[in-house]
Amino acid sequence: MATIKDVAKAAEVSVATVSRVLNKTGYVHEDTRKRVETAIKELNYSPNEVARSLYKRGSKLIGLLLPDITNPFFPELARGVEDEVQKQGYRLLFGNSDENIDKELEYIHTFVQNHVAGIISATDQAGKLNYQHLKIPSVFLDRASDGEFSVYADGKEGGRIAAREIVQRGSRKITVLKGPVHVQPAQDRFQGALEVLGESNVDFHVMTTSSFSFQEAKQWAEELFTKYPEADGVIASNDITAAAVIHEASRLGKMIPEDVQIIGFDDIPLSSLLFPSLSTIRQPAYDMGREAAKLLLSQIANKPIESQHIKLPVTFIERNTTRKVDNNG
Amino acid sequence: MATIKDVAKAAEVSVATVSRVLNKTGYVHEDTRKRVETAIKELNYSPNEVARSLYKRGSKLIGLLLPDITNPFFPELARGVEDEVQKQGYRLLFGNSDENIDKELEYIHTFVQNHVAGIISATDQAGKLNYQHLKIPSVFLDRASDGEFSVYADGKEGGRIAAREIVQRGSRKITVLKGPVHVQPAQDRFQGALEVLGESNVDFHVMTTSSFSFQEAKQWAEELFTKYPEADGVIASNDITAAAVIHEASRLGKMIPEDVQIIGFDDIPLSSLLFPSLSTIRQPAYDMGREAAKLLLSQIANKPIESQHIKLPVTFIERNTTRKVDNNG
DNA sequence: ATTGTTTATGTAAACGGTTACATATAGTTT
DNA sequence: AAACTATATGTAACCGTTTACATAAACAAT
Repeated sequence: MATIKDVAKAAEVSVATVSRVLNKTGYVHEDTRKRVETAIKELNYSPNEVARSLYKRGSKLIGLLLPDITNPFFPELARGVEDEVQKQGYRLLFGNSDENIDKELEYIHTFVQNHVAGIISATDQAGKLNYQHLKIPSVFLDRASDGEFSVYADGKEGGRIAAREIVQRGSRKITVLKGPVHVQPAQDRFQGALEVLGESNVDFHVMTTSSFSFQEAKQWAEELFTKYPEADGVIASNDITAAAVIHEASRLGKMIPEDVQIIGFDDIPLSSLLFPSLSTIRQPAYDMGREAAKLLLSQIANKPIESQHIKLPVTFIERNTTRKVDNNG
Repeated sequence: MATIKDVAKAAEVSVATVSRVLNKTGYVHEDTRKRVETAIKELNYSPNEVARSLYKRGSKLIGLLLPDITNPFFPELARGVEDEVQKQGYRLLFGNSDENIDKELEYIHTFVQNHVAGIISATDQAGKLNYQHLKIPSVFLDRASDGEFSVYADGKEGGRIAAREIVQRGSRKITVLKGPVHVQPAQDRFQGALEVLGESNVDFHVMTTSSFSFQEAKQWAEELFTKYPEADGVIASNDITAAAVIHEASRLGKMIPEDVQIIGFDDIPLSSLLFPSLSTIRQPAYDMGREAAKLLLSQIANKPIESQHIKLPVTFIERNTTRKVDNNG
């Protein structure tokens, strides 16, 4: 690999001059610039980011910490982040925390040691480890966080919408899946649904599901229909769980949506390929990722920031696990 | 952030001594070591990776390049890579190439500029841009690559298995979905299936699907059943496509597996939650990721390497989109 | 007592960039 | 002609580590 010294020698100038043409700073004569540029091309030189980061005390890297990329909600988020960050010349240092505080700390540490320019984190430990004293710009994704920058979807409203829609479409014995207690967005949805259901004239049950894993989703679906065989509506905590519920209901020979209506949450890409295709509350995952990246990059560039918090709207995607409602209704 | 100098001052030694205790190299008196260690703790010091990388000309970073993390096959791969790499003290610099050569080059460039210790790439451009002249240890994932290190699943055999199973279970008019031509593993599967189908006494058609996108999957599924309404067996190019086929078949009122059998490829986590749950050829994605990481890390550590190529076996996961075959059959 | 080895520590040069500062020439003003 | 300014370039310090080399004390061997 050629270094700036090699270029300087080839162009018969000092390294300072080369650095000047590289960064377009200070004065440099047109002729010299050309000589330098030629040398750069000839040597196929490109500056060493590590050296640059060392002097500048800051790199072109962004740390991205997700709970688990294997959960289908996160790839879209990650992609949103990547696309925006990449567009602005930054790259991603990526890790999964598994919602485990030690792993999270380990990654934060890595981020610091590698001089990342900023951090985007979608973890629940947020409060506990105080990103603020890190003095590194950060934004929290998929989690509202009071004193800090954050981008999230309106989970509570999502829960309300889900409840309203399912009630309006005729379910009277509804089971709502609560989702893991430590996952804030899941709790928001749950609260929203509860709020509406409480005000409605319907029976409902709550079932807690302690994780978002594929394995367990199946078991919960089974449990659901043994415990509440007469349920005619299910508000799932996310689309994976909803998929499991569709699966189990179909296995039991229930007609969807005639016998049971099901509403999911997230709108992961596969939702529309399920059969029946899943009606769900959509979180704009990709956009959330992008917005988070934009917000972070604005901070880094010291651009003016309109708001520390970006709450993205959530929408009801009507597909075929809910009944149609006539337009006059 | 405290630097090594601060520690040296606090412990009343030179930076060299601090560095010695940090790296456990050379001689250092027991008492001095203790003083240094105390100073490190007091100042909450931890070495700057950037400076270290600069001197060492190599970081603790691994570049990971995937086509698109949004395709459900890749998160598992990525996770396998991450877990292994992380275990051995390395971190991930991550990017999506979209199978686009410019993006790929851009990322390779980033990797080089950031002194990554190694690269894991799951792209098809491999040959074209010659990772070898990079002089950075690399392994190719999900792609066989002749002169280079690679980890992949036995796609051809997978195709054979799929064909054998579907024929054995009674399908006589089979449609095989070909998958994008530029995706090598998809072609391997296709070839394998073709090989067996050619030798069998069955009718079959080939339909090309030019991408793995969710959107288009649906359209192809529709096209499939309008073009070949009498098909009683479908070998899909991957599980997403298979999901779309299940969806469409169900929509048309076909019984699965009685009227049509469907076999997918990959065994993405959601496959078992589809209804009917999907019979598929499983690629051990997570293990592939881990193996790739192990292979790379062995190279980096100059450990002896048994083989440049690791071909992982593929297995038939029998679920409910294929008929049962009696054990005496 | 002299020499050689082992242990312990420090000094300074690297790694590859950026930039403050010094210097020099050319072109403008007065 | 003197003084000032704009342009052009170089020198060297710095970012925070690691390590080759130098130095010195302690101890052992002759």
